[in-house]
Order: sequence, then structure tokens, then C-alpha cells
Amino acid sequence: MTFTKRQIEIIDASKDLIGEKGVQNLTIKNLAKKMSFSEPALYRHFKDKTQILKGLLLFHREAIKNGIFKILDSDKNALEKIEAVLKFKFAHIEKNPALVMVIFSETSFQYCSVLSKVVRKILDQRKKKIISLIESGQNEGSIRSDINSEQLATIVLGGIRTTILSWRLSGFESDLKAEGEKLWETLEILFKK
Amino acid sequence: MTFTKRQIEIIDASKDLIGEKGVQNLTIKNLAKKMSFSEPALYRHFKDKTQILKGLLLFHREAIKNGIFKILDSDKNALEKIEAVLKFKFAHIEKNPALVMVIFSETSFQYCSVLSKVVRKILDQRKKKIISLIESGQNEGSIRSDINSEQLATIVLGGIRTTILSWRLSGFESDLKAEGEKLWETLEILFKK
DNA sequence: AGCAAGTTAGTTAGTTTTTACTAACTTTTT
DNA sequence: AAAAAGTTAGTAAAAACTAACTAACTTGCT
Repeated sequence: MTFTKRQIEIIDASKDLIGEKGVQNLTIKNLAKKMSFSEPALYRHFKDKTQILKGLLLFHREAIKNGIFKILDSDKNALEKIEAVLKFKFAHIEKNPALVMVIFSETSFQYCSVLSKVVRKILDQRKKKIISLIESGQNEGSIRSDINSEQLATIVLGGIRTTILSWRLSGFESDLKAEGEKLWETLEILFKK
Repeated sequence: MTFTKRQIEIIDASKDLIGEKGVQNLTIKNLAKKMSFSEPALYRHFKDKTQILKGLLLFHREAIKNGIFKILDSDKNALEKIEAVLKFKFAHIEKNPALVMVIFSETSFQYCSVLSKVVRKILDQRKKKIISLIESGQNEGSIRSDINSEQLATIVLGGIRTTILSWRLSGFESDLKAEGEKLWETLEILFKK
């Protein structure tokens, strides 16, 4: 999927609207106002509202994917890679706080089949990546092998999610990066052999 | 806060509606249909829609609180209590799958200040309870003390949340209780001294 | 170079549907 | 008789989206 310049502008404005007041704040009217043109003009660039949201999800997945790819491709060991992935994620989210609202919208999208498919795919791929990272750590011997990789992945993902959620509920007041580092310290102790 | 019989019926119907198709499915119209009476009748029992949602949150918090209280009041050690709390939660959720949609709505409520306050209070109390449980485990010596209680609580809450979320995204197909037990096994190994 | 034809990206003015909620009246219960 | 709990019939506001039109550009042809 590729996007025109204008489509990216619209995606960006959508991200901002959602970040400001949640998904329910993303209306065609608000979007048009933010873009300072008329509502029907939006339909020149996206078939309907669902496609805009789909675009938003796919566009940012792409961005995150590229960042993570570089980390996975480096010559660090598995534990270091997990650390780097965590740091990258928290940094990316801190730079794009609006994205948090989208992340936590997964269940709101549940009953729009187009969007729920996209969300599930994203979450699935993410989990698989973490699992394979943990497995290679277990093979290397840097990660304990008495707990299976899927369970450890649940712990990692849960830690990330909870940390981000409490940052969100604090009104973005707490220091996400610092919390992320604390989380990593904990995971490191728990995971080491 | 106490509720009349009718109010509880309405709260129950709301829970079902949200469980079926998410928060956006909770409309006055749908609610009236489910109760098989007219829309204005609802306003005899609740001032407005927000109060219905608030009622839903408070009513179920009360139910869960009572269950947890019994566990905390028993003479188990801290590790066993955590195990019992996890099992209780997963069992409660499995019996009330509709509640999951409500749980994951915390960010949807963010911009309705009445509801967001209620949600934050609930999440906060839950976290505090887990933290104090972990601390008493650390004092007893049944839980490792090289990681602070708040961090361990993040791990517990994250594990619960991720487990429930993937059950939800599987369309309630996976076996939540079994997943909950796996999670507990993992936490037990990680937390023991 | 000049120009007709088509395309792109915008406009205004509307439709339809759904939302939460209300006024005024009636029935039921106490 | 009075209060509680329903009814019908509506309102006002907001939602997504559409029809019909237009200004401003590319494009291809001579």
C-alpha cells in the first residue's frame, strides 16, 4: 500500500484528532476542519472513513517495522535486541503520543471487520517477532529455558502494555522513557539464566 | 451507591449490549429494545446515559471487590493469595465475557470526565492491592526481594491484561482458564525466591 | 506555440440516519 | 389521592455520505 502526499497529510491529521480526544473524535467534519477544506474533499482521497483508519494503521505499522528491522538485523545478542526493541518502542510512542489512543482502540475496531483484521494481523506479527527473539536467546543461552517462549512473550508484551496504559491514564505526565527503562531492568533480571 | 431492582436490570442489559458489539452498541434505543420498554422509561431510572455506564462500572467493581476480599482475608500465604486472585479473576471474566469489552474501554471513556475518574480509581485500587500483596510476600520471604513490588505488580497486571486481550481477539475461542493457569505457572517460577 | 479535452481536487448545498433526550399524557401501584 | 413507572410523539444536533457543479491544471494534437 502506498499513499499520496495528500493522503499522508490526512492520515497525520487523523492521528492528531484521535490523540486529542480518542477515536470518537475522528469525524469527517473535524477532519475537514483540521485540513481546512470541505468534507466532500476528503472523499477524493479516501473511499470512506474506514479506509482512512486503515491507512493510519498501516502507515504507522510500516514506520515501526522499519525501526525494528534494523535492530533485529544487527549483531547484538538476543537479550540486547529485546532491550533495544523496548527502548525503540517507548521512544517512538513518546514522540507520537497520539498513537497510544490508536493502540488501545483495538477493541473498538472489533466490530468493523476490515479494521479488526488489520489490528489482529499487527498484534500477531508483533507477538511472533518477540517469541522468535526469545527463542534465539534461549538457544544462545542468554535467556532461561525453564519457561516457554510464548509465556515469556506474554510477560514482555504485558509489561509494555501496562506501562503505556498507565502513562496514558496519567495524562502523559509520567516519564515514559524512565518507566520503560525500569521495566527493562526488571525483565532482564527475570529472564537471565 | 445502591441500586434499585430495575436499575440492576438495566445495568445488566447494558453489560450484555456492550459485550455483544462493544461500547458503541450501548445506545438508548438498543437498551430500551432489550428491556422491552420505551426509551423515555429509561430516564425514570437514570438521569442520563453516563449514569448508566457509571452504574455498570461501580456495580461490577463491587462484585469483584467482595470476591477478592474473601481471598485476602484468608490465611493463605502471599503467593497462594496471588494465585487465588488470578484464578478468581479469570473465572469471573469467563462467566461474564461481556465485561471484557468494558474493561478494555478505559480509553474510550477518557474524554468523559465522570467515567474516566471512575475507571482510574478502579485501576488504581487494583494496582495498590496487588502491590501490597507482593510486599507482604516479600516480607514473608515467599517472593523475591531483588525487584521492587511496583515492578512486579506491573508484570502481574500486564500478564493478566495480555492474556485476556488475546482471548478476546480470538473471539472468545481460546480457553481462558487454561491460559490463566499457564500464566500463573510462569509467574510462580519468576517470582519465587 | 496554441488549444480542445480530460483529469484532479476542490466547492456548496443537500440527504438520510441515528443520536440522546424531552414534553405531555396515561396507567399502575401503594 | 398521590407517587411511580410507563406510554406516544416528538425535537435538535450530529453523523457519514452524495449530487452537482467548477476552477485549475495536464495532456495530446495540429
